[in-house]
Amino acid sequence: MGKKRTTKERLIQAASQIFAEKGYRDTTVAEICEAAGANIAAVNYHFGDKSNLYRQVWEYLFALSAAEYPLPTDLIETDPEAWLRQFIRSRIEQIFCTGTPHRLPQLLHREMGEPTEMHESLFEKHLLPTHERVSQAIRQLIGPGVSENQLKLAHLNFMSLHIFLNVGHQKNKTSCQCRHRLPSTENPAELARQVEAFAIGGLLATRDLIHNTGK
Amino acid sequence: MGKKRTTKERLIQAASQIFAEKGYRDTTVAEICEAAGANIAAVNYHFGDKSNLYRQVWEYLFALSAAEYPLPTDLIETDPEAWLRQFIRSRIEQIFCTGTPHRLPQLLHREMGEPTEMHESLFEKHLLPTHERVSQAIRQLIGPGVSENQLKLAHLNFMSLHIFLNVGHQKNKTSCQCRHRLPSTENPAELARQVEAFAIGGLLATRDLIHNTGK
DNA sequence: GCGCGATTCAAATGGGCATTTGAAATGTTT
DNA sequence: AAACATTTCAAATGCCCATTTGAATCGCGC
Repeated sequence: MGKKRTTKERLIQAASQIFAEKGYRDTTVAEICEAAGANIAAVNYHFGDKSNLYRQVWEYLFALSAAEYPLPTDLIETDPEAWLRQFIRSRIEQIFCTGTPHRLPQLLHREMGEPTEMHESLFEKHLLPTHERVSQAIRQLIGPGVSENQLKLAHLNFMSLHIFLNVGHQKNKTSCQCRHRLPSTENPAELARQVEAFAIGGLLATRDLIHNTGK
Repeated sequence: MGKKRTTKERLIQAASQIFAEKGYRDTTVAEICEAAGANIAAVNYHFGDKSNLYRQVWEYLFALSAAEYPLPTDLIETDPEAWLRQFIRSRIEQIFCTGTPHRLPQLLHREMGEPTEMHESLFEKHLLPTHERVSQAIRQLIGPGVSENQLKLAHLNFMSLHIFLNVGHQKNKTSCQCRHRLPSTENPAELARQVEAFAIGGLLATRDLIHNTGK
């Protein structure tokens, strides 16, 4: 029999949904408590304050998502292109999935827009390892002879594709009729293929530019 | 001799700086008034309310920027690649310029993160025309035979590159040590060349994918 | 220099929201 | 079942900020 969820658990789960949907600042403590069926004082009792609850939500969503969408297994060394392709596919899959894990990209989307005070520490703790490995794969693909700055820029360009896809997708969901919306999301796999092509094509063109210029 | 600026002008100018630096929600009316050397009630007297001042700031920055960074002249039809390259270069130049016009990308960056209520109408009024022309150029380059959805996605991918570059650049300036920062901005022109290469390379790879798949 | 509309000013007003408080309810130990 | 700790509760409290107000001041035609 399912042990019924404690107030603390209900708070985290309600909060993860609402924070992801509306961002840190737009969600009120009252709202979370109501969604969790708890009293207004519950957040402060169980978590001290709102920002601490937010941190716990990150923990919760990251654990969830690391389990469902682990990084590609290591063919970084042997075939960086394949690794990067798989990385993108996995990200896009998560963005468009319907279960709880899709809340993580949602939350990241919010956090990107209006970084909270905890931003840096959260980033360092949860995102840095992935960041390093993507960097490594890109260097494998377009190096050697690429400078640190060129690598950083290529990395930024590469990441911007799926991050922005996420932005567009979130905009779709909030029904806001604004720029950078996505087309109706027919088939995520097909969409992923196109983004993959753009990303790899871009990286290879970058490599060519660097090598020809260098000569 | 310079006629001295009216309170209204001082408000708009102070506001354009502060809104661009901190975003709509994080800037207080009091702050703007102080920077403009005006009384706390000045904003409401001259503009009715904060949101209206914000709208005027958009007008102001768009007019400024349209004068300094007009869209490339029309070789869209004849050479879309060259047009797109020039478009990117011009954007990047504006992002890294030091005069007042760089506040526009800054403001757009903020607006993207936390859209205000006016977002859609502002977008429609100021950004839509450019949007249409970029779309047209991309279609020239990778069409024909590209579906509406494929075009939208390619457009999104294309735009994401310099928009995200802007994000990274803004992060640099706010001294926040977080992800997606740019390397120290040595030479914007060189940087622009690399982004150009990535963008065009990505679009061409997209074209190839679509054509081969279609066959 | 008088009168009057336009502007500026300092001091309220009021709403939204996180957090506190102290009392009530519930659970646990012996 | 008495004593104690944990958890819930409704009602404050206090802060921040946009906006209002009504009185003072300015600018200018006459």
